[in-house]
Amino acid sequence: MDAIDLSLVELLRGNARLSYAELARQVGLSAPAVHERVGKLESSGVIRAYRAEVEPESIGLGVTAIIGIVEDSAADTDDVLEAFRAIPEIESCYFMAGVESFLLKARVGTIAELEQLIVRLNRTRGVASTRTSIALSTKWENRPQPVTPPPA
Amino acid sequence: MDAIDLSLVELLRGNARLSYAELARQVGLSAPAVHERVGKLESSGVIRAYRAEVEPESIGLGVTAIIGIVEDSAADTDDVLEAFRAIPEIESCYFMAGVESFLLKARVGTIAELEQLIVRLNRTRGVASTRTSIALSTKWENRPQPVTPPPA
DNA sequence: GGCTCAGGTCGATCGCGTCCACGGACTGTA
DNA sequence: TACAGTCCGTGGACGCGATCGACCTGAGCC
Repeated sequence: MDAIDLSLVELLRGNARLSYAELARQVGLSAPAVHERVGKLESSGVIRAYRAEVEPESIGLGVTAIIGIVEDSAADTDDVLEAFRAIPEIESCYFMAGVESFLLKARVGTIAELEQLIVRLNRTRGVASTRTSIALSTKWENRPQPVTPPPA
Repeated sequence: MDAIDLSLVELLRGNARLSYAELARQVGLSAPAVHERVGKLESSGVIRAYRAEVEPESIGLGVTAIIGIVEDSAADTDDVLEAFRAIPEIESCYFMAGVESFLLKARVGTIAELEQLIVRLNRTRGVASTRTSIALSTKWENRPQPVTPPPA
C-alpha cells in the first residue's frame, strides 16, 4: 500500500470504470503494472467490489429507513445477525456501541412494505425492540472522501 | 426502463466493471445496443456513478460514527446542509422525519478526529445539538438488493 | 560479487469499445 | 392499404485496450 496504490484506490472510488490504460496514465506507470497492482488490491481485500450507484427511486425503492435494534437479554448476537442477513431489504448493518446493538439501513418500495419489515424484525428471535426513523430524502450517500496520505 | 434495463442495472450493481460485451451476452443483445442503453441510463440519472468499494480501514478510516443533528429554531436548513457538504468526513447525509433533522454517517481515522468532528458540528450555525453513536463494526454496507420486477 | 526476488517495461496478440450504415417493427396519417 | 417517420436493434470495421510472456533493473542477502 504505497502512494501509487492509494492513488489507484482513489481513482477507482471516483470512477470504477476507468480503463487500466487511463489509470496507468494518471499514476505514471504502464498498463500491465497497474493491472497487477489493482489485481493485488482486489485479492488482498482492499478493493471489495465495483458497484454502479443507482438512483433508488428508479428501481422501486423510494422509502429509506434507519432502524435501531435492541437485543433482549437472552439474544445470541450471531443468530440475530444471521437473521438480518437473510432480509434483503437491509442494505447496511452496523454493530453499535450503546443500548441499540444494531443500526440498520433499509430500503423498501412503500410504507406498507416498511411496516411489514418492522413487524418481521420485531418478531425475530433475540430482538427486544426496534426504533425506526424514516429518511425523507437522501442528500448524499457514500460520498468518497479524499484519501489521506498515510494515516500514521 | 424495461426489463432489459433492469437487468443491466442489476448486473452493474453487482459488478460495475463488466464489459459491454459481457453485459450483452447476459441480456441477449449486441454490444452496441447495450452501450446505448447504458449510456441512456447514465444520462437520465438512473446510474449515478461507478464506485470501487474499499475496505475503510485500509485507507485509514477505521472509525465509523452515526450522528443525529437537531437544528435550532432559527436554523436555515439549506445553510446547515451546505455546511455539512463541506465536511468531507460526512459520507452520507439523510434528511429525517423526527426531532433530529439530519442523520449523518461519518468516517474518520481516530477517536480524536471524531471528537474534532463533533466539536465542529456543534459549532455549526443552525445546529442545536448532536447525538453520536459509534459503530464498533460494519457487518455489511450498501448491499445491493435484487431488483424487483416492476414496482407498479 | 553474484543470487534471488519484486516489480517494473516492452512488444505482440486478441478481444472489446465504439462509430456508422442499414433494416425491421410500430404508429399515425391519407 | 400504402406510406413515411421514429425507435431500436444488428453487423461490419477499425483503432485502442487488456493481457500474456520475455526481459530488465535495483535492493537485499549470502
